[in-house]
This record gives sequence, structure tokens and C-alpha cells, in this order.
Amino acid sequence: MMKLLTRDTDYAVRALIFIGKEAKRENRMVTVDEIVRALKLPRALLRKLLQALSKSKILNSGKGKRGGFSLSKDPRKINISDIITIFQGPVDFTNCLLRNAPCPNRKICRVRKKILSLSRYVDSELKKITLASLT
Amino acid sequence: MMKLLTRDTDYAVRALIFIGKEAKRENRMVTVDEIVRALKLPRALLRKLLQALSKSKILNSGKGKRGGFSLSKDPRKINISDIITIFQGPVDFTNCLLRNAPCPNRKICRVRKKILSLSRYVDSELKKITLASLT
DNA sequence: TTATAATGATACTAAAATAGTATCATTAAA
DNA sequence: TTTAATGATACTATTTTAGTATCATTATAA
Repeated sequence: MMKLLTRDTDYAVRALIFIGKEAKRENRMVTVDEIVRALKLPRALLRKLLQALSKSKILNSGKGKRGGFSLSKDPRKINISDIITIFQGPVDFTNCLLRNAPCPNRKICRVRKKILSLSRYVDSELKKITLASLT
Repeated sequence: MMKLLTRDTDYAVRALIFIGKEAKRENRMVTVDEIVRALKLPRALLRKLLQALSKSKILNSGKGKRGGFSLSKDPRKINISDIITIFQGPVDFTNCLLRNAPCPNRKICRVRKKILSLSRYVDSELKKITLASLT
């Protein structure tokens, strides 16, 4: 099946929405276990995802007791394209390979041109889907 | 890497463009070997792809000497969405799974809503990319 | 009528991406 | 100094993508 969001991206977005909500209500760190209870995601996997978001500066993290995660910036400045980029690489539909080598027609190919502009449109739309717009 | 077209779809489109051109010039069947020479695609693979296109009624085929393939319809009526559907399944970005089971929030999920409308837009744009528009 | 040149059907292997788990190290607070 | 949290990292399983090989069937032409 064709998909734009893989499971990692999907789960990460769900978790971010939850963290955003909780952090707004009470000003505090949200732990992995809270998210697991609320969203029923696999714990080990979620930990890995949140660690990646933390490395990518989307989340702040605190170790030790009272530790956890919180958004590192305004939810209006976190968008789906960013999250996809972290887990799936940049939103770019043009691969243009011929037997694992770059296709010689890259420059002139009309298919490429059309797919490229579609790709740019999709990315710009995904950038408009912010965490704030989902909450 | 993220991709909208897999290799199969990509190669199939290239082959269709070639068949369209040749068939226009001379009214005849185009063989796999001609396409392989012109486009440098792996023969065994191309055969499999053309057979699939033939099964899906995009191509007519003729067996035996003087056999080969030709477009089964007006190139203005063959579009990229059709070809994607054959090799990758329908253009639909919403998968909505939670641990391989349907996500319980399908109905109300805001992410889904946005991705669905984006998915529909992409499909409609891909339907506009016809074989004729690429030739 | 038979050799040949074409596609049809199908089975198979390899590599890469996706999906998911487990464990030890580090750290901050009570 | 115990405990509750994340950090780093290594590992396995499944699915999708990528690619090959072979025998069966059929239409034409010599």
C-alpha cells in the first residue's frame, strides 16, 4: 500500500499532539509512560521515536526523576513535513534512477518535471499542517 | 528515500511513452527487444511489466512472429495514476493503522482529514499527467 | 508443416525498508 | 543512595521492492 506517512511518523505526530496538550494544561514534562497509557503505543518503540525527536530539537528532554519530554518550540512552528523528514527523509518524490544509477535524462525528463512540481506542492501543504492546527 | 513512483511504475511509463511514439510513426506492434535497445531496461523485468500492462488493458499484445505490444487506447486517456494503481495500488495516502489494526480514531482524526484531502489532490493531478502530455 | 520469433504464466532469489524489541548506561530528584 | 526517568545502541522479523529464469503457447513465414 502507498503511504505518505510511515508508522514512525504517524506515532510521532500522535505523541507530539498529546505532549502539546498536556504541556499547555500544566507546565511540566510528559513521560513516556503517560503517553503509552493515553495512546496505547508500544513503549520501546515510542521511546525510540521520542529520542529521535529530542535529537532533532523538536522536543526538550529531562533525565531522572521528574524528567520527561516537552515541546521545544511553539506548536505553530512544528509541522508534518519536519516530522516526515526526521523519520523518512525529505519530502521529495523524484528519485530518477535507472538500474540504481542516476537516469541520464534527469535534466530533460518531462515526467520528472511534473512530479517535481507536485512534490513541491505536497511539501508546502505539509508545512502548513502544524501541530497547532491539529490541536 | 520517499518516492511516489516505484521503479516498476517508472520503467512502465518510459516504455509506454516509447511505444506511443513508435506506434504513431508506423502503425505496428513494438517488441520488447526494441524497447530494451532504446531504453536500456532489463529485458526480463520489462517483459514482466508489459505483461502486467497488457493484463490491465493498457496495452494490446500479439504473440508469435510480428507480435509485440501497442497502446490499447488514446494516449490522452492513459494517465500516471492508472499506472501507479497497477504497480503500487491506488493513490491513497491514508493508511491509519495502530499496530496493524485499524486506528480507532479514523473517523475524527484531523491528521487523517488533511492527509486525505492532500491524497485526493495528488491523485487528481496525477490523472492530469497523461501519456499524451508526456510525448 | 515446421522452425522461429514473439508473448503468457509463473516461480524464484536478493536487497532494502519498515516494524518492533531488548538492554545497559547515564542522570536528576527525593 | 535509591529510584524514576531518558540516552545510546544493538538486535530480529516481516514486508516491499528489485531483479532473474524458465517453460508454455501461439502466429507467421519459409
